[in-house]
Amino acid sequence: MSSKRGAAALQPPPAPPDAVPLFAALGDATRLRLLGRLSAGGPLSITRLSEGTGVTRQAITRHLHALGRVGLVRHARRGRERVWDLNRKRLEKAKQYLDHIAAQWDDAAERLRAFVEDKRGEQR
Amino acid sequence: MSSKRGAAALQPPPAPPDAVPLFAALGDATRLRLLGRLSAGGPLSITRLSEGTGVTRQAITRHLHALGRVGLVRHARRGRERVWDLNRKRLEKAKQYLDHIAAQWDDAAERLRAFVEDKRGEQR
DNA sequence: GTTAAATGCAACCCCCATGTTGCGCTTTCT
DNA sequence: AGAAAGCGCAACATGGGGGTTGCATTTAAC
Repeated sequence: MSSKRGAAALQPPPAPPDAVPLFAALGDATRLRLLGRLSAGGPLSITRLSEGTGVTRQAITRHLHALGRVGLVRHARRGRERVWDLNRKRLEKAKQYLDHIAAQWDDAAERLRAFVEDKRGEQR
Repeated sequence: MSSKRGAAALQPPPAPPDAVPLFAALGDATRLRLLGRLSAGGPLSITRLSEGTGVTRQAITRHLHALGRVGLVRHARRGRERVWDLNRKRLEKAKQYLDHIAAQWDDAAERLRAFVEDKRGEQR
């Protein structure tokens, strides 16, 4: 009944809303490099993190805040400098998200076949 | 020698360049939902995919192309409509990327401690 | 006490991603 | 054949991300 087209029944799994800003934060070369440096070399000051990036310190500051907004990095005062570091807790969660989503895709891909096979019989 | 600060020795692992556009493509709510619908309901036409998104068909078309650029989806002609579907091959690769990167972070986090412990002895 | 280093803040560019509208073309449907 | 569905293309608007410069402020160094 109702299944006018059956499309309405395909509820798009509302994927964790946090995933969007997370991916967005990771979708920038400079930010990925910052994460790389941080993961390779512990807490670093802004100036230190800016070296060799080709962009201004201010720009780096912004990127750090962007990463901070999604909880991937945290900051702390150390004397006159502000040091940033990875937030491993969040990083772990992020990793789980990625795994989860990837798994979803896999599962769906599996079910997809049977589902399509079915429909094909009905519609055609 | 040279280790003026030791910072130069911390080579930022040049992370797979493909990761950036991939994350960027995933960093959008509409696109994530599109992937969700596709993974849940096989190949779908543009019009079908546009339903219930709140945006124009053209907008959806663009998003699909964006996803296509990073290889996550593919398209094909079916009569007068153009149907899109997930590219499971690429999806698998993407998943591996995510795992790989997450692993890198983990490893680095591990090594980080020892490294920092070390440095602390030298510098302080 | 001065000087220099490391930041924070704010005002400004500039480009591009996202979204829209209008129109024309092809393929179905009746 | 004629109407309608489904798209593709192109022109246009605009909001926000990414980057910069200039200046004030705090803190380490001499």
